[in-house]
Amino acid sequence: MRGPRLQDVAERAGVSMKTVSNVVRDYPHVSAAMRERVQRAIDELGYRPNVVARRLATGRTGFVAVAFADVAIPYFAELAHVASRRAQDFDYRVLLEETDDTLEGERALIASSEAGLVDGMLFQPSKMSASEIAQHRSQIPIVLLGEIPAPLTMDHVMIDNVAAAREITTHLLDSGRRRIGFVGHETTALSETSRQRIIGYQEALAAAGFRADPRMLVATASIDAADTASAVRQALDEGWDVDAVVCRDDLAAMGTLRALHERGIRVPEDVAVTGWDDTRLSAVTFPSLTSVSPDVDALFTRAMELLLERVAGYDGVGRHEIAPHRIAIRESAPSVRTT
Amino acid sequence: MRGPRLQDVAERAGVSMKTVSNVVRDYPHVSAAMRERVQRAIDELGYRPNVVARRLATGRTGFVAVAFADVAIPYFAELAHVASRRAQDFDYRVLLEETDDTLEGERALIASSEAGLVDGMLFQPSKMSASEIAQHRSQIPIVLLGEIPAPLTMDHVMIDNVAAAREITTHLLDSGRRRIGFVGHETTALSETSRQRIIGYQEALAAAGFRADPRMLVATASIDAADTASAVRQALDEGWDVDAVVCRDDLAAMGTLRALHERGIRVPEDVAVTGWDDTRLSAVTFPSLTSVSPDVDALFTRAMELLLERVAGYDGVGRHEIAPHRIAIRESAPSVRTT
DNA sequence: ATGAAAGCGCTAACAG
DNA sequence: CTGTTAGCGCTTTCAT
Repeated sequence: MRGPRLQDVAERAGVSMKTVSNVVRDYPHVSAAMRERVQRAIDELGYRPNVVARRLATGRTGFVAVAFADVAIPYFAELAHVASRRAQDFDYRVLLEETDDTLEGERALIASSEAGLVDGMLFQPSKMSASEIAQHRSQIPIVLLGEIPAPLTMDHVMIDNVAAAREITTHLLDSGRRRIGFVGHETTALSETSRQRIIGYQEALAAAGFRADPRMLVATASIDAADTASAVRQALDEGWDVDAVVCRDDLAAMGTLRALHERGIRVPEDVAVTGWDDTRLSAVTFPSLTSVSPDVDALFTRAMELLLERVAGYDGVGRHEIAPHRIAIRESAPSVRTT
Repeated sequence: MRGPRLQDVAERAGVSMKTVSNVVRDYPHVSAAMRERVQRAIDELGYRPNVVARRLATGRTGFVAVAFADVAIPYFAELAHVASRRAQDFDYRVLLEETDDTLEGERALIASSEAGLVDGMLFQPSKMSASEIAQHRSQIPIVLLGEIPAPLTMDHVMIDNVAAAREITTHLLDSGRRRIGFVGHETTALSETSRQRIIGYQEALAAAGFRADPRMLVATASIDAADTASAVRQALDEGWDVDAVVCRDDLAAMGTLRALHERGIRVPEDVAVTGWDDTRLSAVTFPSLTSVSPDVDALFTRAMELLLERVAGYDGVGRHEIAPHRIAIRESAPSVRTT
């Protein structure tokens, strides 16, 4: 059952364990002949280094945790995908952790009673407050992701949500839209994500000389396409009158598209719609979605760099960095208005 | 930097390591007083058991790998989500592995040069042949998932694709559809998944006294909504005339919906459309998708049971099991045809 | 450049 | 019910 060990290889090759270990880890100072001989023994035995033993000896796990609410949410699925791929560039592997989007889930994650499983963690919280996160001095370094008001003491990477919201709203204004609504924030307890996006939306309107009207905002019971569809349906019934909608995320945009379709409102002719996250979905809806496109690759890579600096011992003040984003323009909100 | 060890706790509590270990692992035969005393020492020191050391000592990793093409594909994202949650019931954690849907990716996975990382693997291959998989005697037990023609020697869990395809096609026939097409299989090298679904589709037609016409099938360049949309667009231009479409999966169904919308063909009035996988998406498309709904929970749970039996030493012939499915009926293909 | 031996932190016989 | 001790398989000084 159990595979061959380093010892077995050493005996077979007639050398010490140390030498075999050197070969396995590509230690430079090994003679070619020696290397060849050891390699043959390795192949013959089908030897595979035991990672667990290596970890115990080195104290380095080679794993980072990537934690967020739910991997079945498209944005997180794509983040997970990017993380799995990119982590390899750092010789790391990813351990996914879901918090189920609950406070308890997030607390359990931070408090998790097992040590030594990962060297560090990338964590996108949605419920815990900055101060609670900061206070919990975890065993391992953590880099925060997303639109939280991150504690000053911790590293944090996000895209500039206010700027992005301003840009996408300006895009709508530039294409001639005037009655621009916002859809998808929480009915109660506005999340920081929604807050920042609404601020940018309002700033763009103000810059163009318009005043944001609270009645142009449609909140949703949950961050979910179906709930968004019913909220928009109801708003329309109550006379909500818009010629463009900035949605909090792609899922909200899908729900909005649906509600508009049902009422026979044409997109983009009658109403333009924008999403957020530029998930793969946004290319296949009908019409396809103009969406804020975060550079997830850059975001993850930078977060990983910060994290590994902490793993390596950096213990200074928190770094707060901005990852790039762009506006992906598609059919639901083209640059030039068509009628 | 390094946290307290079992030894430290033992000294502080004035007992042996064994006793502390017993308390930590909830070993039943420990006096309440002892337990209390040890627990206090644990709390005071903030002791966390080192999982890596435990693994090395026990030889059990507590991890299973769940491997498939790409977690950003909705079905796999949902499988990953279910796996993360359900694995806890077995005291296991999940390590996600992506193969990028390539033969090399799948081979690398099976051959992965590190041992001891996981106790077993759940693997949904899409490129490797059954015989190649069977020949590669891996270090760890593997249970196969999905529509592959699994080798007799290996465990395998899937839903009955032929039956499901038959049912959903029959559903369309029952609602009065007569010219039923199939969309989304590969243009070359038909996958086993497509093959089984097409067989069921044809069986249902035959049972109703219709002959399947190869011209009713529309292949797509890749398993992707955008490619499906263009394939369907082209088919329509070439006179493809259907009143219902069975799609290979939800993504193909989204692409089909899109192409039909563009041509002004109403769904479901003119053409009914069905998906496959019942991903969260299917509830939010417009119209929402009637779709084959695999019981992913049951599928995963059964696969996990089989895997753990192998981990525990079972070494018999392969078990081939069927997980339940149902047809989730939504707007795109209602039970009664409306005009 | 290679060998010998001492851990890494925990578990599990085996005693007591 | 609790203590002692020998591993688990690898890395890593420290010699040589």
